[in-house]
Amino acid sequence: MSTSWTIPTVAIAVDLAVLTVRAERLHVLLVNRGVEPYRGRLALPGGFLSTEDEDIDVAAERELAEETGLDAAKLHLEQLRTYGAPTRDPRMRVVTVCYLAIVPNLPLPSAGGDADRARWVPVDRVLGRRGLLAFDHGQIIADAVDRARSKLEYTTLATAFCDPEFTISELRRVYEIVWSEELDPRNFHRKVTGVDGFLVPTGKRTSGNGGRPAVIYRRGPATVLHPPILRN
Amino acid sequence: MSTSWTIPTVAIAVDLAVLTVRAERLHVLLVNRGVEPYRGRLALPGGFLSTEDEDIDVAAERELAEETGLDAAKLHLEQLRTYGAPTRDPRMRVVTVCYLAIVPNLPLPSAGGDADRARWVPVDRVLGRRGLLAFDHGQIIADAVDRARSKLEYTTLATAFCDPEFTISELRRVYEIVWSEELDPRNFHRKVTGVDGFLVPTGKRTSGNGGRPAVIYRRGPATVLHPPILRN
DNA sequence: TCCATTTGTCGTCATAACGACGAGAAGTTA
DNA sequence: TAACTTCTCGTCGTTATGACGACAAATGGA
Repeated sequence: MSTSWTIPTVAIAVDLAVLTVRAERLHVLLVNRGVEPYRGRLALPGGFLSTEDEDIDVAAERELAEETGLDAAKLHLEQLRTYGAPTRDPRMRVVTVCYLAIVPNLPLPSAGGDADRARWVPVDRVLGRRGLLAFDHGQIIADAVDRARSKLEYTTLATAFCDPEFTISELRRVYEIVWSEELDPRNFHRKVTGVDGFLVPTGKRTSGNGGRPAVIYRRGPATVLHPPILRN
Repeated sequence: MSTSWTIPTVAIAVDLAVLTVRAERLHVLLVNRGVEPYRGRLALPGGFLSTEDEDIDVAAERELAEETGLDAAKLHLEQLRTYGAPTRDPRMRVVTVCYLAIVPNLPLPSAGGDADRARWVPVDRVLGRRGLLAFDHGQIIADAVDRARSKLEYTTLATAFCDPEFTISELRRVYEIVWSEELDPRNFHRKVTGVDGFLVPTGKRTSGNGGRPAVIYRRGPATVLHPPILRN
């Protein structure tokens, strides 16, 4: 290597795959791109580091707040993986560190900023469709959904899709919708109540939904499921 | 945001956590740093992108070959995660994309290049010890070991620690060493032979090891374990 | 040669987890 | 009040699991 070689630097972006369950379907949060490249297409919320010194986790939280109005402290946020194909952005070399966020079915606080452009799109409407999404965001969403599906098996991630207080039925609907698979309510009830620290009863019950009132639970301290709840 | 803002660029590094089982212990491949910062400490093999256009997966394979002489086509290599704390490198802002590699107990082809500095170090000798490793490489190794441990449960990753042909006992030793947990040989035998596509018998048997000869297997086409082999 | 030792493989048994399903509890709606 | 919905508990047969016995098939020493 010659003495004139210098360390190459590239632009770092942070992209967010924010998932939620609403209207009986799994949705991902997307924005309409207002600028080239891929102007007019749907894209994941995200952006470049604001300064050279910004932590990437902090950048993810900042983009989440700027583009969606969501507060990272109140939801599940984890790094998904990094995408660095040299041609993924036609303008320049961009390496993007992607994050997976899971949120309950909140009304999007669409106040100000770029947040107005953000909207929920059913995952099955964007997967396997070319020409709809910008960059390699279709692949990123597929990876995010895979990660979420598999983490439902071994972790308590499903509660991140729920409000702070929820019933076992609501939790079961999360599993059913994310997995696209029907689960027996009775067996599911037995399983989740059998895992130590998964669910904590609040003492309250639902009312007014028709049918027998359900016990209302809160998330417990457990993060992993022993035994796991496996798919078929 | 003012009009004078420009997209910040940072240096991208690629680091490798290469794991193997040898001498009844889990080892990680480390190099002695010859330059500041952290001169003289142990570090993961890795380096910066060679050019602004280099794919990060390609960079990982290149560093693997340069620093260890190993061929990426012949081993398991997957992205682990990306570390981007602004102060992790005192020289400048460096974001490092880390990879996890799993190799059988090969003699390191120490021919030429920087490879001579690479050597195997038992994982339990570096974890939980401050001042031994450069940068945040202790954390990275811990994450890599965690990933490997958990993937043994749900995937056929354990075969990546083995030679192309291996016995069930050798496979079991991989599980026991990586998990630091003894497994019943008979139950383990039943489990792994019960998973479709995990092991393919070669028709050959061992000899000369004392004790009854073992059937020799090859990896099968399966990549996930159904049902999983869970830890306690 | 014979026997102890080592290692691999198959089988047994009690327990735990699981899928399928019955049935009653406790509400709402017609 | 009757019909319906939803939640919860329980049963039953099947399967997976952990603990362990027993034998097979090699080696090595007396």
